This record gives sequence, C-alpha cells and structure tokens, in this order.
Amino acid sequence: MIAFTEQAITGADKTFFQLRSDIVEGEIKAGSKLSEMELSTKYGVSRAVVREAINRLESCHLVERKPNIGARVVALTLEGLIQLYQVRESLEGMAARLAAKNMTDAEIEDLKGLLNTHFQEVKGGKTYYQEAGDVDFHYRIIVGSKNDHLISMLVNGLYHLIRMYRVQLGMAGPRVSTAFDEHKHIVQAISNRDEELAEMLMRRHILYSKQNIEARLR
Amino acid sequence: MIAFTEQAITGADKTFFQLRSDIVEGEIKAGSKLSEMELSTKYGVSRAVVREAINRLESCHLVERKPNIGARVVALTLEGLIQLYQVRESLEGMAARLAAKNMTDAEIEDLKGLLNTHFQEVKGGKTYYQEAGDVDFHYRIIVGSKNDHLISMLVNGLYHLIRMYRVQLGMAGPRVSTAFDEHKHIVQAISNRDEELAEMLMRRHILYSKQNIEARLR
DNA sequence: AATAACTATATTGTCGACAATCCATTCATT
DNA sequence: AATGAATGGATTGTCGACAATATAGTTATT
Repeated sequence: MIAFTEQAITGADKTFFQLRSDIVEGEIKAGSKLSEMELSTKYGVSRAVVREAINRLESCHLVERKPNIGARVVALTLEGLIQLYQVRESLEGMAARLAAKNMTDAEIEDLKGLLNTHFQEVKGGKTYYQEAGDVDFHYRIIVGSKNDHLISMLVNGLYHLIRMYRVQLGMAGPRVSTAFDEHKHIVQAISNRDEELAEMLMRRHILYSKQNIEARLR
Repeated sequence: MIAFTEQAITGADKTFFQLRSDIVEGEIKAGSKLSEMELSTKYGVSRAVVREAINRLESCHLVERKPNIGARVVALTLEGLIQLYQVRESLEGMAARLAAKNMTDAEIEDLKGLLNTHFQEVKGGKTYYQEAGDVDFHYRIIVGSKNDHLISMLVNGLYHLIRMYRVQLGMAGPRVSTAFDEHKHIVQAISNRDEELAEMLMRRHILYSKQNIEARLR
C-alpha cells in the first residue's frame, strides 16, 4: 500500500496540511468561520501563512472565501454530496477508461494483488481497513490514467472533500462485499484493455454508491 | 450574449485578472518564469498581492509553483492539450447530461435563440464572433447543469487554459459549420430531455474537435 | 416603536523589512 | 582537468504594522 506521500517543505505547507486535516476530520466544524488571527495564534505562525493555507483550501473547495468578509468551512448538504458524486462519476469514469489504455501490465498486476489483500480484509471483516483499501483502489486507477489534470483534480481536489463527507456524515456502512465484486469487474475490464467497459463499470460503481448514500441519508 | 461578469473587489483580484489575461493572451510567454518582485513593480502593487494572484493562477493550472524556487507559466504541449481535452470531454459530457435534466424550458428557448444568432454569424462568415458564440454556447450548457462543482471547475478552471491553447497555438480554424450542426443536435437532445443522447453528442463533439486539433498540429 | 445614521471595534487587505533558501561563480583539492 | 566546497547575490518565505472595510451597538429622528 504505497501511500500518497505529500511532504511539507515550507511552513505554509505544514499549516495547510494541518488545517485541512482538522477540517476534514471535523475538529473544525463544517460551516464555521475561519478567523485568520485566531488560527495564526493557534498554529503559531503569522497571518500571512494562514492566509496562504486558506487560499489553498479554497482551491480544494473545502472553504469558501468572500472578499473583506472572510472564509468559512463549506457546509455539508445532501445536494452538495449529490453534485460531488456526479462530478466524481464523470471524472473517475474517464480515469478508468484511460487506465485501461495507459496502465502498464505490471501496474495492472499490482492492482490485482491489491484486490487480493483487500479480499482477505473483507473476509476478515476488518471494516476499518476496508475504507483504506477502497481509497487505495480508486487512487491507483486515477494515477493509472496518466492524465495530470485528472490526477490533480481528484487527488488534490475532490478526494478530501469526499472524505470529509464520509467522516462527518458517517458513511462507512456495508455495501463492502458488493463493492468488492464491482472492483473485481473493473480490474478485469482494465486487464482486457476494454476502455468502454471499464468506464461504464466505474460509472455504475460510483452511481450505486451515490444511490446507496442517498437512500441512507434521506 | 450575457457575459460572465467577474468583477474585481480587492486589489489582488485586479492583479489576478490582469496577470491571467497577460498569460492567456501570450503577452507573458508560456514556460517563462514569474518573478514576484518584477511583477510587483510592473503592476504597482506589493509582493503580497502578486503572491496571492500567482497562487490563484496555480489553482487554474496556468502556472506551476515550486517551493523556494518560484512560479513558471505552464508550457504548452500537444500531450497537455490532449489530456486537457480528455478532461473536458468527461466534464462537459456530464454537463450536457445534467443540462438536459435541469435546464428550465425558458433557458432552453434562450439557448435556441443563441443558436440562431450564431447561425447568422456563420452565414456571414464572421469568424471573429464565431469563437465567442462557441464559448457562449458551451458556457450556457455548463451553467445549465446547475452543478456548482462542474461550473467552477470548467469556468474558473479549465476554460482559460483552453483559451490559452486556442490563442497561442492558433486554433480558430474552420470546422465552424460542422460544429454548428453538432451544436444544433445537442440542443435538440437537451430540448427532448434525452440525457443519454445529450451527453453522448457533447462528448463526440469535443472528441471531434480534439481530433481536428491533433491532425492539424501533428 | 421602528428606522436611519453614526461611532467604535474587530477583521481582512496591503505593505515594506527581515530571514531562509537557492543558484551561479569562484576557489580549493585530488 | 574534474569534482567538490565555499562565497556572494538574488529570490522566495515569513513576519509585524498600518490601511481599508465590514459588523455591532448606540444614538438620534420620525
């Protein structure tokens, strides 16, 4: 499980990561206001670096900023979640298509291996690791697309927001075993270099996931 | 033609718009380095606002920034253009699907009207306005999707980069009359509330456009 | 009592100066 | 001559102070 290793170079990086984590994990409440001065004392840095961190968070759609007024953590709404999943369906569908075209045979073999270890965890009922496995699966396909825009939008952009919804609206849930089967079929399509099918299966996979969430939250 | 009216509130806004325009129009060359001090004297503002503007440009994928080294305008490559069009196909396809679902009847009528005025311009051979008409067409469908993520990603994010390629690699070109027919069919599908077809037609439309560009630049 | 104008306070926006880092040139060593 | 270390100059990162703007509370007016 090769983690996405983002390392902080500058102080603004550290503050950004810290702040993002605090928002995603809900330590800073959704919808709450972000005071620059308050955060600067809290994290022990100047207002300038807090401002830069907040700007980056805005790029991730994790906060909304209004001129001369300030920044607020985004509010979590069902409507927002649905819209997020629509974009995700679109982008990850394309990612699966491109992965079927661009992943190397070795990368595909690795992916199959990941699926096996994931299978063991599902059998063992380790729900905690299931989410990590799920994220890792999608992550590899995104990276496998070899499309920098796609990778950046999903990994640096939307995935943290998705995780924020997962954590704060409590969406671990079952659907793991069926989701596992879907993963298997997607990998099979990629292995067969069937771009069309890979995209279609990925889109349905995410669509099911969306419908599952909708049914649960409504 | 209701233009997207972004108005600058703060000074950083103005600098951002100015800098973005200079980059997109090629006054600042693709691939060139952005010196904070140089820009701050050029635009008559402090380095802090230049930094904020550059950060925002990075979010638009118009510049790349490296810690402790600086920011460069992105390089324009055929590979990058292809990847950009792949993302565009994915997102605008979804936008067309959602537009078929979410646009009001009045908005669809307006869109038909726009197509008519566009038709007059095509007949008159006004190639200058053709591009504006094309942008306006796509813009309305994106907004018609009513999906904020989609709108933000395309309008604030990718469209300026696409325009940068258009301007600097000289991609006005013909294909206008055939593109017009494709636009007509897409609107028809939206008018029929045929989500599936609307998405498919939009994707093909963008795919053709990509292939046209590839054939021309290769 | 309700609305409007004003004042005071707090927050964000902007600036110039200082610190840390990188890059090119020079110098020393093998 | 080639590689590596040291030095100087330039650029980015960070900070605290000041200016501009918004918000809340108060007073004045109808």
